[in-house]
Amino acid sequence: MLTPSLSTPIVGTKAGPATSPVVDQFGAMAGLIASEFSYRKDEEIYGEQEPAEYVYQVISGAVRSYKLLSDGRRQIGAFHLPGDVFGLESGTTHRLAAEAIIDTTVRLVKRRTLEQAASVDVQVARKLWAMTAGELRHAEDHMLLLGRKTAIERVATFLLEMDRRLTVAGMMALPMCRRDIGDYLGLTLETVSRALSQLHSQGVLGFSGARQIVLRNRQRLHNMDA
Amino acid sequence: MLTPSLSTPIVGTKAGPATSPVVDQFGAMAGLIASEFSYRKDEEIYGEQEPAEYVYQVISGAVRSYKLLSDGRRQIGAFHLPGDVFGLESGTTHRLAAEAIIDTTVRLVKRRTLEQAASVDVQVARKLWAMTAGELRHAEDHMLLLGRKTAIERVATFLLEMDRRLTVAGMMALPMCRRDIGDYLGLTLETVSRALSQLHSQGVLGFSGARQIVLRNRQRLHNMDA
DNA sequence: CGTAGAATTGAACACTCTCAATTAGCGTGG
DNA sequence: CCACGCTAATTGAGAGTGTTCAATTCTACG
Repeated sequence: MLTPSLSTPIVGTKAGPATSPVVDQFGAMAGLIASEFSYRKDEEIYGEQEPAEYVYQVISGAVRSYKLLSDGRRQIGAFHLPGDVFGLESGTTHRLAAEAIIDTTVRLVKRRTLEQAASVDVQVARKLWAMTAGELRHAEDHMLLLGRKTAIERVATFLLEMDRRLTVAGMMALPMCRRDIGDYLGLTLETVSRALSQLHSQGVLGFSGARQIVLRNRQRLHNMDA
Repeated sequence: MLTPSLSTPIVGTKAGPATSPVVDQFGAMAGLIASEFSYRKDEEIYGEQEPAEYVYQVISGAVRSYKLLSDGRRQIGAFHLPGDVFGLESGTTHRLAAEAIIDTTVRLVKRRTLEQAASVDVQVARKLWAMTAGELRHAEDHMLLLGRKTAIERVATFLLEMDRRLTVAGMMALPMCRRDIGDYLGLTLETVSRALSQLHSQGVLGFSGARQIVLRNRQRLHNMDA
């Protein structure tokens, strides 16, 4: 197991193994409901408005969830990294599309299966609510960023978020390109690049290749993120 | 009762009266749990990060939910109009502040009461999840607007949203000022005003006072909203 | 009616975008 | 292992959309 979070079931209400009815249930049904699937770089996992048949958990790789305007403008709403659950819907359709950013393996569970578990176990229902609420919190924070932060503030916020989510041994290995970052932050790829260069020249961060970043001054970033 | 939606309980799983256990439960507990409260224009209902003790439903008036940056920049995440539920949290604290836009009366229920109802009735739990999912859908749509739409597209989208939510007899009576609209759309109040003037001069809408708007060409607005 | 806040409008500016050219990085194949 | 080639990233210059600051007009209400 590559990361600790991968041992987490898609819906688990307790950390320990086999102590919760929920975990038992998944354990018992594991052969039936949980399977793995892999997608290649840039492959679509599901489209916007597609029926939400499955709920996904990233095992390895990275995923972008996004919406498009008719002329191709794109807004990425979230990046999903190992351990993250995505594609969870309360209704029957996906409201954002999802694509693999790099080669990605996911665990997947039928939505109906979770719904049924939630209908008999209020703890499962509570967990599904909490997961959607967590997505809502992220979206609310991101609305503030998109509506009111400057370019440098957006990039600072992005770096701190990625630092928290994927820094290992002091190094952050970004799976996504500058265009993805721009479409996440409501900027162009050039503006993202310029902001990163500026932070580099200020000594706030260091590069080892364009996507390998070391944060050298998190406090300065926190101050910039407004 | 001024609007039909006001007869809706804060959490109801069925439309009919006294047929659902949930409705019965609220009926039986009504005297204890549901009360009304009024706020004057610009009065705070709760602050960001405050404990989420109550869930609210607008009876009359209008409410803005927002986040602030340290220097005062504001992003309004949603407007709450009669019938709308707001302040519902899966966790224990409010993530946005809420203020009355105009004199407003709300119905309120203790969050703990809803939590307990949800812990024994999976239908209530399902409804709470669906309400949070509805907020998430709105936030996802709004991220696309904030990150990728032009000023005129944002205003067009806003007008169509408000048209859907509060047009009565062909007339839309906006409760909020231009600054509120700007802080909702990620624009300045001047840019909102200019966009409205432009739409007015194009004959897309008519004014009777700055906040009384009649849409004269919804199709053109739909085309503009990208 | 008179007044104060709200809204409109104008002009200049600034931040970000667009378009373009160059450089860097990385996977592939020799 | 190195060279090649392609994509990604950087950097520059100029343009544009939206902001800022300011003045005027409107309009709700007392």
